[in-house]
Amino acid sequence: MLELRLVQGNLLKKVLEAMKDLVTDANFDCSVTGFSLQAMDSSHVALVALLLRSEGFEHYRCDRNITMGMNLNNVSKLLKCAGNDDIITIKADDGGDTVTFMFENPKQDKISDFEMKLMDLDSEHLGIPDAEYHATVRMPSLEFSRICKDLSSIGDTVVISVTKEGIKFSTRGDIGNANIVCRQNTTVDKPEQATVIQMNEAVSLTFALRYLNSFTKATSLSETVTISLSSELPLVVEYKIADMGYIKFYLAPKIEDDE
Amino acid sequence: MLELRLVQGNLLKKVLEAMKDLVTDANFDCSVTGFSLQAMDSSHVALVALLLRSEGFEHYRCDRNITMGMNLNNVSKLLKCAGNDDIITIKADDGGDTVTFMFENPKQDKISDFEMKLMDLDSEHLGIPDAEYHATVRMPSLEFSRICKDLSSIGDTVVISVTKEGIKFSTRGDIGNANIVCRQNTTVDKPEQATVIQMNEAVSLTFALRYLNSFTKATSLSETVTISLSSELPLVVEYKIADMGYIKFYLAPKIEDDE
DNA sequence: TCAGCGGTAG
DNA sequence: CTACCGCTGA
Repeated sequence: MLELRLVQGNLLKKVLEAMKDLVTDANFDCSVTGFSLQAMDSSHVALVALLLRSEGFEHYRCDRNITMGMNLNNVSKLLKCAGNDDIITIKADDGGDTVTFMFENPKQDKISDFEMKLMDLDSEHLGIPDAEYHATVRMPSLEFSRICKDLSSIGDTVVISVTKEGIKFSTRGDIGNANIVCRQNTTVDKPEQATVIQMNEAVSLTFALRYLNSFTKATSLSETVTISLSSELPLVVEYKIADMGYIKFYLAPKIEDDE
Repeated sequence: MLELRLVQGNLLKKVLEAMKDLVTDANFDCSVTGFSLQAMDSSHVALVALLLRSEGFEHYRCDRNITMGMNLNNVSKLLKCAGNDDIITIKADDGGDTVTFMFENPKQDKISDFEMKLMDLDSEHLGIPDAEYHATVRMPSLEFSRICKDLSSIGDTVVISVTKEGIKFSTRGDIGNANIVCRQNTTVDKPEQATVIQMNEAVSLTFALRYLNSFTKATSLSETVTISLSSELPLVVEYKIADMGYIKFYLAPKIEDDE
């Protein structure tokens, strides 16, 4: 028996909006720890990892570990039927092949429930090593999103370089080259507006902008984003989910074969 | 001679927006009582009935009953030329074959008039029996609209059931089943937000969501909608038009041929 | 990628 | 009430 009650239902709505373009089908895993998901995108280049810790739910009951395969597009459709300030409850029976999403509006006079068939999916649990990164940058998520969008109008790939000076995003395309540098900046009104560079070793890697733009769909989940880089390791783009966990996107660097 | 002056011209604009997707051509009937219309949709499944009582007009002159056939799409196009707070005057000569719409802006420095040829249409005046309904539900029109829209992302038809508990909307589709229950709720700040159930007998009927979604185009005419159901009778969805009358939509239930 | 609708701001 | 911007759906 599984029963998870999430007061801030719109978190779940946003999470699905953030994932559904990248991943079509995925297994959600429930344990006493929390509600989580790990999935690769269809081209097996990027990976999403979601964690919503049990403590973040108003009520969390998970009698035994359970894996629920769902089509994220369908889940997203269902969640579109939830109001932005609805309370969402997820229910499933052990051994059952369906999951039920229940939405209660704040006035408590409208209750919707949606039952969806589960899918049987191969789980591809990739042990993600908890690596030490050469560089980690925290910056306003909206700024990162804007940069990725802007650069993708010039080129397809971006070189992200971190030095003590700051983080530099460079691209080149038919119409020219572009470089955007964000310097460390901690003298701001609100800590969320800060750009903080933590660097052990300078690093410079190339990524496909297409995926980064997909990742930034999560922007509304958090005012800040954390970008971690190491040579030879996938980039990590992490959005914290208030009091509950995170959504992390991993993306393998491109091997630069020209020049 | 016909001359109707409507100060709140945007009512007429909204009325036409609400009808034009459902009905292509229709006869408008004028009598001393008021300005009315009854028409079936092109597939003869739904019916619209409009009434704007003469008292709602600033000036209402109708020397003799007159029937004016119009293409609602064309009328709607003309009305798009009226400003939202223009005063609209409708004029026609007895025995003439044209109608004139005149728009005056609030500052009274711009006057437009549009003359349109009338059409000769068979009138299909369906005596709508003033039935006693098994159940009548009044609820916020926006909520009804939202429910119909949400459910149509899951399925094509909706089962509407009324019990003492409330009104339930159910659908099923490829991705799963959905149920939305609205409980009676009169403890709200504004009476327009209340959901009021009046039931003599429990009732459960099936309708095509496509039509309901068409009806909800009238949502902006009124904050509340009244839904009346009886087994074997068409559903009625009524939007009151402030101080003037109503627009009512009738829809025959689907006969459930499976199970 | 483009168009239409809804929401927000002036 | 109008105009602009952003988001969603086709």
